[in-house]
Amino acid sequence: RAAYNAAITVCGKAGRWDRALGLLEEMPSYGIMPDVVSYNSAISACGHKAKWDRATSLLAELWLSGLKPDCISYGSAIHACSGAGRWEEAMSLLREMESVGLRPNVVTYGAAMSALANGKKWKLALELLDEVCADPKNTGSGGIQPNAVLYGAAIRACSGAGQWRVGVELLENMHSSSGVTPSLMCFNAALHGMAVAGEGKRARDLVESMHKGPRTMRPDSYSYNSAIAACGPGGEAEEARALLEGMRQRGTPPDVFSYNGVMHANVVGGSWAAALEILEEMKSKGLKPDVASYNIAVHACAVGCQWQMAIDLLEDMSEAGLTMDAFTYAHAIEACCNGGNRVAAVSLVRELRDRGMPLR
RNA sequence: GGUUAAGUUUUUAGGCC
Repeated sequence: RAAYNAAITVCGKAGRWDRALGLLEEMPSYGIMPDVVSYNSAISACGHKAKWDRATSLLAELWLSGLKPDCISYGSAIHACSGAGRWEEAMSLLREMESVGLRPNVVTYGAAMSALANGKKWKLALELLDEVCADPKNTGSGGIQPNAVLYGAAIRACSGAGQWRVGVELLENMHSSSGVTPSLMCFNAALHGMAVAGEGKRARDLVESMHKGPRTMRPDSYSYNSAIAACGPGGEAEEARALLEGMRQRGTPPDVFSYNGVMHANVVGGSWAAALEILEEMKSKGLKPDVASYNIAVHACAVGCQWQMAIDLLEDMSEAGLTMDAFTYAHAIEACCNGGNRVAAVSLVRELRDRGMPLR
């Protein structure tokens, strides 16, 4: 049985949830009855691919087979719902646990919080956080201590919902209110919120404060890239560039995301020609521009009415083995229209339709 | 005793409000 359980886990981690379920089903025919771990491993396998319906039906099967699900069974199923964006189902599983006498632990709450974050349900996330924080006082020894994962997910819920101020408030108060030291991911979740809101100045200040602070925290590439992204909507090209150079100097090499962010800030700021130079710069640094890089560059061409350059970039893309997506077409068509090349625009529209892609 | 569960995709058009 241990071998079966291990095999189910391996299939799950490899993304083969179907194989994992197959193994679970064939166990009885070999005279091996699945135990809770077998089911949990299978539920987890579904979770890796966000197969929430399979996960929940396995949970029901677990009950029917006379076994008793535990925190891990529910936690795995909640995680599956979370990945599928089914926050309602995740929350009802959490409540179901309570009604069948299981006490959710901090990991279970973390999975549920993640579901709320994915659904951008910031108010519900705050309520859930309050529920966990209130717990030790109400129940004494069996209480749950909130941790940085829980806070990180709660901050992410606020950030995704455009409530960056609320997220920052959580970040600033978590230590004093719950004794939890903010982790790098908590900072990054807050920075993400500033990127969503285009709060470039705030994001730059927060990155700076991470270096200084009473307890210092090294920003990583996610931190810098979010701050660079925050400079995008305001077209703060110089500031974005300064962040890119700053990360390099501090030993975090800029990556494709960093360059893409700086390019985008340049386009928004009206410096379309500078954006095109940055594409060359990233190549010269040994980085491989991705589809988004080219999309931003082609968008720069549209802003600058450079239809010929746009066509050349499409050529470069296919030479680099990259496939044009809907954004690429939209920007390229716009570049041709703005540049006055109707013929090229029409042929791109036709190509788009031939590929079965929607023409918004 | 062992095997199973949670947080940072960060970059690109338009539309809607």
